[in-house]
Amino acid sequence: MIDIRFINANHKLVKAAVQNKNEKADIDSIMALDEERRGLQFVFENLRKLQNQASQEIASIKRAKGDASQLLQEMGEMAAEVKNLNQKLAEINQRLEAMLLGVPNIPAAGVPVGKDESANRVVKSWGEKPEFDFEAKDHLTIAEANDLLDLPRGAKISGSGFPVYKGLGAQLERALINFMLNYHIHHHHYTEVSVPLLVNRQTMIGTGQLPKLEDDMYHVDLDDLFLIPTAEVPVTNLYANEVLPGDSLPIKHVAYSACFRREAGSYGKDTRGLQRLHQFNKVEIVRFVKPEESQQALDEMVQEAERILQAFGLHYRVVELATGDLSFASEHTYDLEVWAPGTGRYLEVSSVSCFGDFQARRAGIRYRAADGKPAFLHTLNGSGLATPRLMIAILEHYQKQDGGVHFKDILKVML
RNA sequence: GGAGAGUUGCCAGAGCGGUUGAAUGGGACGGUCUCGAAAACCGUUGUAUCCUUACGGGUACCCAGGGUUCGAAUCCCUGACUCUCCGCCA
Repeated sequence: MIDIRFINANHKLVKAAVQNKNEKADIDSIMALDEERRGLQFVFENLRKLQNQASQEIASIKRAKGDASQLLQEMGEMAAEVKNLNQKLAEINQRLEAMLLGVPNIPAAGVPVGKDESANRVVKSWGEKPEFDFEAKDHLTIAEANDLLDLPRGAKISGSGFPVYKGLGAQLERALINFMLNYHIHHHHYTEVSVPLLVNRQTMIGTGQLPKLEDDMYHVDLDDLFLIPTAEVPVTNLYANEVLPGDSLPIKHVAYSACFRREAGSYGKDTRGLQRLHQFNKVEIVRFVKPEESQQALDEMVQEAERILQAFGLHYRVVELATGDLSFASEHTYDLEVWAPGTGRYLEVSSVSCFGDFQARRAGIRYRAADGKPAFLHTLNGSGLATPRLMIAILEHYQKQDGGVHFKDILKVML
């Protein structure tokens, strides 16, 4: 959430951000409504002041056993007015809040400006595309030959996009999750948390998935709960509406979770095999830091995600997202795209983002600053990593000419 | 799912519908005392927002949302959460 005072003071900047992010929040209406709100608020507070004073008077009259009926009658009329104003004010506040929740975060300075991913900037490339002295097969072909997946049966019991991993495929995926968790715990000093997969509406608003992306979320109507699209949601909201001691920062959490995405509007896009799924597994890293430390934290987290790919010797590139490709809540994001030699494409396996105080403001996550006052902290998170596309890259990278897979080499990395 | 109890400031814990933003105790911070420390004593100690250059002042907040009332931490309703008991169950 963007502070309304910041909007009032920097409306040009905010409007530019809205446009550059292809959003459509109406900043002028927000400012107009806020002005109306402030006016009403002022009137209301003055009225309340009178009312409070009169109440004191009535109290003292009654204590002196005097007659307060005159004043009581006057106050009766005022009470009606106060009530009326209060209702109006509540209604405006609600509308303003709703509009404010629709204002995206502002891209960080230096983020490439552009309307879509074509303006993204490749900032780094690591490793080389592997050379095979045979025709490289894609992961689906490899999976079939080795009985690693059973996608048709997944589709039967749930629908397409709900994969069934089988045999060595299932074991490999489980091992990857465990490997990545341990890596971040032991090498990068994250504290593991295991969190709920269903969260309430407020939690989804806190990290910025709602109200914008409700159609992309699986929802349990009866309980008004949402299946998480990423562990970012429960983990970031762990500290919602808290004031954390300054010396507890930075807080670093790693979590494994299943992730659920409806992927509305992306039917038929990149659907082959494990490329795009409704359910997948992911290890997520999340940090809560002081504002002055978030820039460095972002760089570190990108490197932490990179090390997983480096461990497997997979060629990848780091892409700095342009404004139009940034998520609603993000102000600065780097994607890791791993090379899948059989598929012949770079696949996004990680997205590392700094949210500034945008999420902290929405979720009410604060820390006790050096001056003793509560202040909003900064949140960051990154995939470290998502398993399906990592599986794709690994299977295609470690394939053998005879259609098999160098499982022993993969295992060696994880030991 | 059923029955009951509870939710107050950093913590514990009072609170009659009116002078309660909230007793009291603890903690923390500052001071006196001391060579220093402890003890004792004194003082300070919530958040948000508005007005004000400042000093200072206003408003709101006692789980959340409604209601009653001139006035609600205090009464009523709904919801969330915690605890106890019963039922069911991995």
